[in-house]
Amino acid sequence: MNEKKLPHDHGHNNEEKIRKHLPGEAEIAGVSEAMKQLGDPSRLRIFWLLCHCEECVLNIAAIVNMSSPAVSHHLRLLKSSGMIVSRRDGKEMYYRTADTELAQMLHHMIEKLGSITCPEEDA
Amino acid sequence: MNEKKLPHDHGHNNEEKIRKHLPGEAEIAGVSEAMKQLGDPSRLRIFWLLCHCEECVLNIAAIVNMSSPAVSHHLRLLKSSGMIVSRRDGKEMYYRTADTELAQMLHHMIEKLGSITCPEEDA
DNA sequence: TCAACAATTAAATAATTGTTTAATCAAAAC
DNA sequence: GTTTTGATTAAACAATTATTTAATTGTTGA
Repeated sequence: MNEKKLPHDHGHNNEEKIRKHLPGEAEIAGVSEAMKQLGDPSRLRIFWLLCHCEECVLNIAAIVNMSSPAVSHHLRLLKSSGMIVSRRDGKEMYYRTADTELAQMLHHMIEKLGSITCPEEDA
Repeated sequence: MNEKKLPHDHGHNNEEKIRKHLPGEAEIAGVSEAMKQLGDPSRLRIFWLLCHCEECVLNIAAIVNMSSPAVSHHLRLLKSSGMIVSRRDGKEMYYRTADTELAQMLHHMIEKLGSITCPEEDA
């Protein structure tokens, strides 16, 4: 990250290890972007829901108990992060998770995290 | 989430599926909390770093190119989320990732997400 | 074409949160 | 004990972001 030496030199030279393992800006940005999306409870609930079924906006709003503009806002963010996709059928827009490695991985991760942070739930 | 019927009834009855799979408040809160921590690029970079070495605050600050108060702030958040632990040695406070299932899982997840969102990096 | 419904967008507000600067706390060296 | 160094805390500020309300777009059916 920085070419200069570190302020402190504690025996074990971590510097090489650090340089090797530290990810670049793009990698940091990509990962934190994905995380940020699911860091919002409303968005996480919506994404989790869409992992298990395809639904229209009004139904999603009813299920998560939010206004449709608010839901629409979150859907837009999730979509531009490539986590969900949409399809129009008549007046309704149906949303579901994207069929990508990213979305699948996030889903799997969420389920696992859920059972770790909340072991009492059936999981 | 809501006991009432959904506004729209599209053939496939998702309602049962939904009720079964939808996580409770506690589960949502736990997962989104963990995600939110790593949704901030600075915090992600620090956590990632601490997955590979134990370091003191000044060195962390130098590596990620931030002020020590800012780093300290993020360390406090990561610590109270149970992702990292600290140890004092003389004047220095050393931080490293916690030896828990949560921390290990997040580390693994980050590495994998990194290679998905940023395939060109060696990974 | 007009009315009704679903969804999105815009503007405004409220709330959260990351960073800075200055001050304080803790431990070691002199 | 005083000074120096590392780390944390507090207050202030800046910036981002989620939600609400109102207006608008798109699609269907009368």
